[in-house]
Amino acid sequence: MTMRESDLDRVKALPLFSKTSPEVFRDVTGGAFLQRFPAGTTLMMEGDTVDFLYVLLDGMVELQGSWKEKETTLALLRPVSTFILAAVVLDADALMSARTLERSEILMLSGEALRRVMRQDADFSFAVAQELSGCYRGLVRAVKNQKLRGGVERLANYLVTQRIRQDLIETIVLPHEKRVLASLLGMTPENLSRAFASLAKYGVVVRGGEVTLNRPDALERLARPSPLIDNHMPPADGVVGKAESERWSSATGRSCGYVSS
Amino acid sequence: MTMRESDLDRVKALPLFSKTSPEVFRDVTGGAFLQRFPAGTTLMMEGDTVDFLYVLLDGMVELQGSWKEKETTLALLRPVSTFILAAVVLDADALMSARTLERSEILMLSGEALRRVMRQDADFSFAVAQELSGCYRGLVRAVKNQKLRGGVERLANYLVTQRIRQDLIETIVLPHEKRVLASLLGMTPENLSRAFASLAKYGVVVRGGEVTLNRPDALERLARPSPLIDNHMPPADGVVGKAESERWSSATGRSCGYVSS
DNA sequence: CGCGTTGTTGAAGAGCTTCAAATCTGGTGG
DNA sequence: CCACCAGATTTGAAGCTCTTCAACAACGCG
Repeated sequence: MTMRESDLDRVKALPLFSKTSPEVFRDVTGGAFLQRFPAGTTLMMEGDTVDFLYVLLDGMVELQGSWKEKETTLALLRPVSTFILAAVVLDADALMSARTLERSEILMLSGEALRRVMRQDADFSFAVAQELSGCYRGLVRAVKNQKLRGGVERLANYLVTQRIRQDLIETIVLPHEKRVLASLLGMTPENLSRAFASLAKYGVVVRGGEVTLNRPDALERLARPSPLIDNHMPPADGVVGKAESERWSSATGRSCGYVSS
Repeated sequence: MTMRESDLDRVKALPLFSKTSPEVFRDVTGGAFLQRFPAGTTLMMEGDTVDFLYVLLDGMVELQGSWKEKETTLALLRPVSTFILAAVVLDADALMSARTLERSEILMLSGEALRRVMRQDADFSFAVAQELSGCYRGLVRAVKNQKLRGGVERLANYLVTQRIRQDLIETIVLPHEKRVLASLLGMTPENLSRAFASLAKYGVVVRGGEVTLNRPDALERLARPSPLIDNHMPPADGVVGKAESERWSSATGRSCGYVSS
């Protein structure tokens, strides 16, 4: 419930808020409160009405959708990320469930306050529109990834993307359990296992959560990554500068949904 | 190039513009121009920089994505719909190609003007954010549809949705060629054909572009439509009233991408 | 150390794609 | 009006991909 000053600073640093005036920022974060959740907590179920904009400050959150006893992971979030922004803007019910994968700290901002401020402040509204645009494009990438690529190709591209995001080191570390990764990539855990095995001939060696890419060039020829599908994060998270391509955090959907790859 | 008064009225009626003041509307549509395209015209290729917000006034447009000689349909648009709003807001390049499926009339609004007005008018910015939220949610539904359902289930749900949208008549008319429908549903034309055949035991009879649903109840038990995936349009396009669930045009993605089902 | 979860592997089968060929359809020119 | 063509659709056969079920191994945690 108590909130460190540094927490608010990290929220202010989000693209969504980085350019808002101090007054507006105070208005939006006014009634906010911080909550701590253990791993495996369901924060929200599909269909629930949404009263808050969530901001993940620490830990990890999975967004998932379900139908007929089946579940699938739609996005994996790491700090600092917002989620369910679209539902908040429309004051609609959630289309995804959210649950913590680790012990997490989450800031909850009043949705009603957010909408009120949006109507008053064009710059903030514009920032929200930019954020949503980035999220939208993240999902377009996800749909293309899902419909145009087979399972092995999705995994190969995931590995290529991770390699870039982890600074081109040769042995990358999977940031989540394999069964979660499988669900994100749209396959069963068994199939992911076999997909890894079938990448052995491209120099991919798996030891637990560590994956060594001995022939990144060969893997990349198989993966055929495309800037129109894959969002290769800039290695350093420093200056993002221009929105020339688009703002990174939105682009990846780091704030709205890490979404595929 | 010349523009009927009624065309502008139809644009004004879009949720995106319905509540904007006449002055703001004039600013946004100021440098706009109307173009007519024959069927099969490529309006834009993936990766192109986007200078205009497109508004489909008449005809039909397909949005598609591609990778490695493969193509897939991401959305099918009918009048009156806007498209590539997200790219315009971010001043980014297009993630989808767009081409006309029929002779089409398309209004092109300056993206630069749109962004300028957004920064000046909080209400308009808010409307854009709402529109984008609806588009985002349309894509969330599309991803769930794609990842959670098999081909036959997607087709069954498509038919259930069409039946509702076509006023619950027993013989619905497919609004597009079957191969386009196949691509929208994420399958090959051959597979769509077989999927139709396998729905025969649920009372589905196909004659050309006409599909008769003799046992809609049985079909629906198979389809198991869900409000969290499928967007069953209100039969009458009259009063939409509340955004309680969400604005319909956004909800369906009628304006941003008709997107699956 | 024991136990439950997670990951791997094999076998069977369902689902989907590809290629090829036959059939149907709409539109064109004679 | 009819013959004809190109593209669209359907059907069959073969093969590949993916899922499911079952069993087993590996890991982490108390």
